[in-house]
Amino acid sequence: MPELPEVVVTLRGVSPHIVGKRVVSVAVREARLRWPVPEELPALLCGQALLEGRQRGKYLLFRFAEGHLMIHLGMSGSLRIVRPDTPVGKHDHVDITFADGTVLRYTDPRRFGTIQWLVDAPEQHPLLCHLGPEPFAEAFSGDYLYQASRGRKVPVKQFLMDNKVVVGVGNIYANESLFRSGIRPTVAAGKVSRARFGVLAEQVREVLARAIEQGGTTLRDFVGGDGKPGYFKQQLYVYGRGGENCLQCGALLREVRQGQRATVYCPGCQR
DNA sequence: CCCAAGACCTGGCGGC
DNA sequence: TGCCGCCAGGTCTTGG
Repeated sequence: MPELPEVVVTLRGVSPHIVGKRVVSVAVREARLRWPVPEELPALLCGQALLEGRQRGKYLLFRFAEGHLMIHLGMSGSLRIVRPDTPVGKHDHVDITFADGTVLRYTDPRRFGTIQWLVDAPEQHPLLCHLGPEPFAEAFSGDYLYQASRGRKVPVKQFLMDNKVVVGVGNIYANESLFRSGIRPTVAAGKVSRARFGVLAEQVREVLARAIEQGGTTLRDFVGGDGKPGYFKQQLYVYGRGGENCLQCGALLREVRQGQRATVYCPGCQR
């Protein structure tokens, strides 16, 4: 899925086409996502104007007068703007049509994503209330990571991917930011020094920012809100490169599994 | 509380 | 060409 950069790119891509517009119809062709799409969604949305779009971690939040539409893209989801006459594909599960004919289309082959309607403040929702800081917020710093990690035995990579620690860092960007920081992914989070966490916090922001600039990372099916793929893949140092040579030192990149996810690192550059 | 593993899905790929 | 197992951007749930 989309990690933070892909979510941000999606939000930026779709927002200009839908903010300020009124919903006239909602088509739910497949409600079986991670949790069922509410049956009342069409009735809830129709007639309301979309007031604002924002993002919290990997969740997209669209504010309406009466509540928020919350969308998560799971592993394979995408959201984009299509013309009203665009043919419907097998995995195009939901369409939200606005008064001027603009269609916001949700596509998700694996159906790990979710679409929910929130009546109360999003921050209080069970899925959002325990989330850690946004990586670009001031609260996310080396000192914060250092404090949060004391006594923790989990490998630092899994620590970094924990949404209670910081949101938005998934498998691609965890691998990449650890490489850029020279930190071995397998070391216990509690053993990483304050100084190294300082570097890591900086590199997390750096790698996410660069990826956003490039329109995200497209591995197979990600497309931004305008239907275009992202180009950050060309700048990946380690993700998907196990067994190949390190672009920095030439050593063979090592691939291991951590928490059922592929981890790739350079045994020379990351210690 | 902390941590590891299982669960949820479809589709693409490599190997035989 | 066909079938089989493995892998994939996430994260909630369960069990120790």
